[in-house]
Amino acid sequence: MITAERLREIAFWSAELTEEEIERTRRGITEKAFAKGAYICHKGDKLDSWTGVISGLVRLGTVSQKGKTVTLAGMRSGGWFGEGSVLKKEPRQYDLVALRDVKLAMMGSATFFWLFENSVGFNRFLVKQFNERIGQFIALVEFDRSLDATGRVARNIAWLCNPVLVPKADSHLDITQEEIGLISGVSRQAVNGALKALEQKKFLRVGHGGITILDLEALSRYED
DNA sequence: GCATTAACAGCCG
DNA sequence: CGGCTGTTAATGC
Repeated sequence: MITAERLREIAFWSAELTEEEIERTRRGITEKAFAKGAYICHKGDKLDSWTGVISGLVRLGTVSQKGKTVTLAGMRSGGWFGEGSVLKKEPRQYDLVALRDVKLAMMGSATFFWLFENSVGFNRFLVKQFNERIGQFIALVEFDRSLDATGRVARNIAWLCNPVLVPKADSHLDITQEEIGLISGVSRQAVNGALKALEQKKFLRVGHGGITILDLEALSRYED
């Protein structure tokens, strides 16, 4: 259980809830920590919680039959995910790995369903989030085959900073080039080259152990 | 050939 | 000093 104060800090969508809903919600959330490299859950596990990233970085991915690692998305602090699996009451389709030390907020499915049945504000948020994700998946299908390494890096960085999914997103991202590689499905060296190209175009600035987004719009539209 | 992996020296914090 | 970055050399597709 967490305080109402804490809920405000870690869950931006709680701004859309009534006092009663906030009270109910804070009682249904617990915090949990995972060390760098730890699996939060494996594909096929039943993880019965809607999950928010409080701090750190999570990789959402899977392993193909041939043993190759496939990354579907990265989640940074402020992002909430897993509503699909909770709603459908089905096992997770992906592995969840902590790319660095991570703190998560876990909302039990009973609370999630109560909000789903009773809260107008919560549903408004859910629809917005689903809508945003659909847009991203359409873009993924449309462009993935044709994008080079720079394009994939640009898209994945933009995805991490999506203002609808992570409203508080600061323009500075604490992330190493290796982590960008893990999330984008590109080697660290290729990330290095991609970042330089993107910096040249003034879309972002490269720093030590982090980057600063200068033009999120351009990154999300980058095509080649 | 190209891109990814491996290895390593330099650098920032 | 430890972790991150930027090269270069080796290796695999």
